[in-house]
Amino acid sequence: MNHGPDQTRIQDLLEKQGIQATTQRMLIAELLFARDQHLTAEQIIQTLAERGTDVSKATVYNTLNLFAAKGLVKPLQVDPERGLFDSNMRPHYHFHVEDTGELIDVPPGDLEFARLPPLPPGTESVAVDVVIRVRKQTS
Amino acid sequence: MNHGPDQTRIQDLLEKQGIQATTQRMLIAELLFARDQHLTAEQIIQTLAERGTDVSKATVYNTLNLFAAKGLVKPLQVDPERGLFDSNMRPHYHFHVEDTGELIDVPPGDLEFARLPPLPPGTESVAVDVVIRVRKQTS
DNA sequence: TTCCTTGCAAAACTTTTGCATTAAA
DNA sequence: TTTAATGCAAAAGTTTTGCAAGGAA
Repeated sequence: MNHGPDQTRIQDLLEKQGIQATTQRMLIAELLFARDQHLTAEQIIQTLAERGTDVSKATVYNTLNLFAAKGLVKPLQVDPERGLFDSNMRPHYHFHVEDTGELIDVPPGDLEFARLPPLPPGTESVAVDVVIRVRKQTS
Repeated sequence: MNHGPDQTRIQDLLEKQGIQATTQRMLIAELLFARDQHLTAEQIIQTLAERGTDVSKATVYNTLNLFAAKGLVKPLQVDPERGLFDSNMRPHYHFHVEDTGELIDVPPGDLEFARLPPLPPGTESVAVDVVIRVRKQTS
């Protein structure tokens, strides 16, 4: 097996989080981190199958949950039908096109808050999620 | 059956949207619109059962989807486990307490944008959803 | 060898659907 | 009496789990 620069970089990424870099985890990570994107578990299963590198459903879910717990991907609850995993961990926001289900990143700096509310007592902030829901313009 | 002021007001609300005010729809609407709140389908089914006014699962889901289509409630995708229906249709945002799953309204005026991004070409805005994810403070 | 990961099938959930029954206009 | 809503059970879809087999340290 030829270990190109991508494989090495991704292997380091996993091991830096204490994640054992198994074959299946590498395949999933290579797919996810090829670029900033939002993927469903099903899309990952299917894409890997098309490449002839099948990974089982259970392992894909296990791996995505592990990556999420280690801060490598961010689970998104945007589409009511299914969960998405975002490979872009930099703070950013989303457009959701209701007609198509498409999810688009808001360009960095294009959204800013003038004021954020005080947090409920005894809590600390984890993240601020913004989804701008849009639809295709009517005529 | 004693039709108090609540029943009459809610019946008007439904009929104003062209919704036939059946017994089951009235029960669900009375529960939802008693106050601003976020309820799961299961909570509605269970609460009505405890009151001795059972409504079937299918009817609860049908009714919630109908109310949502008519703009009486807003479906929320915040909790990964299940969908929520918000009886507060005024524009507002949410805190989500990750440890407990609790959803809290952000007081009106406590959150403002300094800048919103241009929308993707050919789309129009439907809504802007903000969820501030928080967790119970450590130590 | 010992521990961890994988894969399969089945389970667990939430939400939807088909269709016969019942209620509303 | 005609149309629309309800309820049940089953189906559909996503995600999780139990456990035996396989792979990594």
